[in-house]
Amino acid sequence: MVLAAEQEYLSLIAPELPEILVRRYRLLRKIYYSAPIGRRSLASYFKMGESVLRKETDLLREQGLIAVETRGICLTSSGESLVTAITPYIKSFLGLTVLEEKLSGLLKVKRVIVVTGDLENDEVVLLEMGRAAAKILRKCLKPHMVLAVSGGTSCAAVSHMLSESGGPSGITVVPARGGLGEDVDYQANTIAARVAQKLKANYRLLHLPDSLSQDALDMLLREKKIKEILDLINTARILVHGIGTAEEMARRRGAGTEEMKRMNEEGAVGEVFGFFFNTRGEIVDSIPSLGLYLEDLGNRVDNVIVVAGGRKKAEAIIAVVGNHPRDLLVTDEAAAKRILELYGHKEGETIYPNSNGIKI
Amino acid sequence: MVLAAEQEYLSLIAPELPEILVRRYRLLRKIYYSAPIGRRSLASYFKMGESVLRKETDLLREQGLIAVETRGICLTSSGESLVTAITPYIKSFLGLTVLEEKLSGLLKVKRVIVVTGDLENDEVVLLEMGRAAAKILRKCLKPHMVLAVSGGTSCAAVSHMLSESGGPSGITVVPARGGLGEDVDYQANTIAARVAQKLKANYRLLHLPDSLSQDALDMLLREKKIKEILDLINTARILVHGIGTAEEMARRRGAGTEEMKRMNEEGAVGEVFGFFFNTRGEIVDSIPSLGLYLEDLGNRVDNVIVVAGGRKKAEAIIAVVGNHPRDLLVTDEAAAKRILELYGHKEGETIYPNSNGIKI
DNA sequence: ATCATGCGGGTCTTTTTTTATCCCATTTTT
DNA sequence: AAAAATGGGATAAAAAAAGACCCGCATGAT
Repeated sequence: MVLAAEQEYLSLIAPELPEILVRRYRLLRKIYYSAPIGRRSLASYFKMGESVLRKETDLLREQGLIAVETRGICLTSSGESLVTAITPYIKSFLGLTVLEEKLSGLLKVKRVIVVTGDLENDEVVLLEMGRAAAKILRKCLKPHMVLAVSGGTSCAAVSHMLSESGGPSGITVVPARGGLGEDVDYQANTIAARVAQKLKANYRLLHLPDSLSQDALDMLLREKKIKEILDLINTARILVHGIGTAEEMARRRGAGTEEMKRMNEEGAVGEVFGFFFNTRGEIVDSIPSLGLYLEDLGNRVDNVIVVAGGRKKAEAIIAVVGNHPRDLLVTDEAAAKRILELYGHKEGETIYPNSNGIKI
Repeated sequence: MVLAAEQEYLSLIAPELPEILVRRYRLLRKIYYSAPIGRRSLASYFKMGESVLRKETDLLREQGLIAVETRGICLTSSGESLVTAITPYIKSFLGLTVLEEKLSGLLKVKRVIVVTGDLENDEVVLLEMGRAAAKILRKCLKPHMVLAVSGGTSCAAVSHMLSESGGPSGITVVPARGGLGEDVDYQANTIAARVAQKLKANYRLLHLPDSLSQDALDMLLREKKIKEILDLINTARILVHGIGTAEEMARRRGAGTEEMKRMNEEGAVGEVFGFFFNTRGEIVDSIPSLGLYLEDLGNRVDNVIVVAGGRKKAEAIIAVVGNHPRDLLVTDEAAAKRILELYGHKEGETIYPNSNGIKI
């Protein structure tokens, strides 16, 4: 890792460096995840002119980092090793390493991983977060553990980025919540199944709809199958979950004005598998179906891995993570900086000023 | 110090970085030595357009590294600390650190210091070499030592860059050669006196002309004063000397065709206080005057510090340094690379390819 | 004290580079 | 076989850079 002093020297004498570095890094990272990809797609992805991008790709090709073929642009082997090798350096250069430490202290999370970029304008950031979380998740796994995974795009990213190399024996993957009326790709069940497949593990599914009347719920809970899986979920030792924002929640529960109003009154800003948190981290509401069973799931398990990024999620992250013992938070640069901002910190000496708002 | 791997990564992903870095560094260094200096002077010094330079200075001013005032451009305090702090980093970045080690092995010198740049197109390099040598020289000094210094621009630079902070007590500075028909600033006597002044030490001068008939010499040697100082020179424990090239020698001794021819036949390529060396390091000729007295001076003293730079001097350096035990060689990038070339080495992985031939 | 020199900084014109589109032949994918 | 997407190339418009000025002012020599 480079010393902090040297970064400052470099940025002083070559202030254009951070921008160049971030631009090229994002480009390589996108190619890494989307290869083979054409110049036009890249240009529109990064919202930059075709010729500007072409100049970049020409340069990277001359450097032997990418290969442009008729099917599209791919990383060469040296480009691939560069992009992985340079990641920690870029993080350190952008001050993300110190940012991680700061957040770890502020949020009282054992470890924070901050990924370069902004999830909201670079989809690849989500995958990168997923990869980071997947890497840590693998380390936490021990034989015969039960692993609970939540729904949402973040957890889906984790499942996608898990390598298909199997895992310890006897692992069982369960969803940490029932089905919501969403895209099947982001449902907890689907994600649990995919994680299990990647880990070559067993899995059980929870076939419960989102909104359910109390009567119907009571009836379903008498079903042995359902009871069984709920009990299994409660024995989970590892929990991976994303975080929903107030905005999402409102949209999902049907944008009923009444509902919105209640939400506002309650001060709910974040949601985790059916529980709604206010900024102080208190549960102010819940989807009734599973409340009884899963309420303190987050407190019972050994390892809680939280994956959430994007500036909008900063408040929700503080609400959920900042007030409960969590082991790992994987987030992105945009959310991390916003969280720091919300905690009233100014972006100071150690955080590189230019790294914010750089456009590729 | 930055790791070699990181330099390679940076150069791969941002190949324009080395050029920027070197350009700005040279600019700052020049200002450091020549402040206050105007834009026009700087532009003509670096042989670049005025507007190009203006953009650079504008940038450096925005970075707070320089202050442009009506009397000229100066370094700010942060610019000053940057330029000293960044020097080892630049060296490492340009591969000069590994170059030093290579040369140390090849030339069998205990330590080699390679200064960024080319003495032949950047006068500041000479000063920088002088500063490096002066720094080491100070460390070598112990009380009551005799220090012998040679003539030439390089030794003059050392004398100028010595700080005026005094030195150990009882030091005596003597010239390692007589007067040559040169500019007084570069004569050994002048330099010895200046070094003594900086060190607040004593000094003795040797008033012997360059070319002297044997008879005249014999007579002078009978002079007690002369004998005394020659004996003193022979008790020197530290020797600082530059190196003359074949070209210089010929010019100085009068470009007589006969002389030139003899030189060529002898294969003399380097000269040190009156002794001429061929590429194998053998003495092939000498200025008669002092031959008897000083022949093996270089072998008798404790520390020999050699200061010589510029591509043209590479051969002479190899001749003089490569075949005799020396403690320290201070040279520049151009000479160092040329020496490596002459030794038949290709510029390989570790030496940064672009660092050669960069123009500011 | 006065003068001449050289400074920074601004301005203007010319030249070069960059940018933004478009088109085409080819390959890949559907 | 058809459709979509690819890299490469060409061209015109736009922007930026470069170069060559001039001006008021401070400094240092006279």
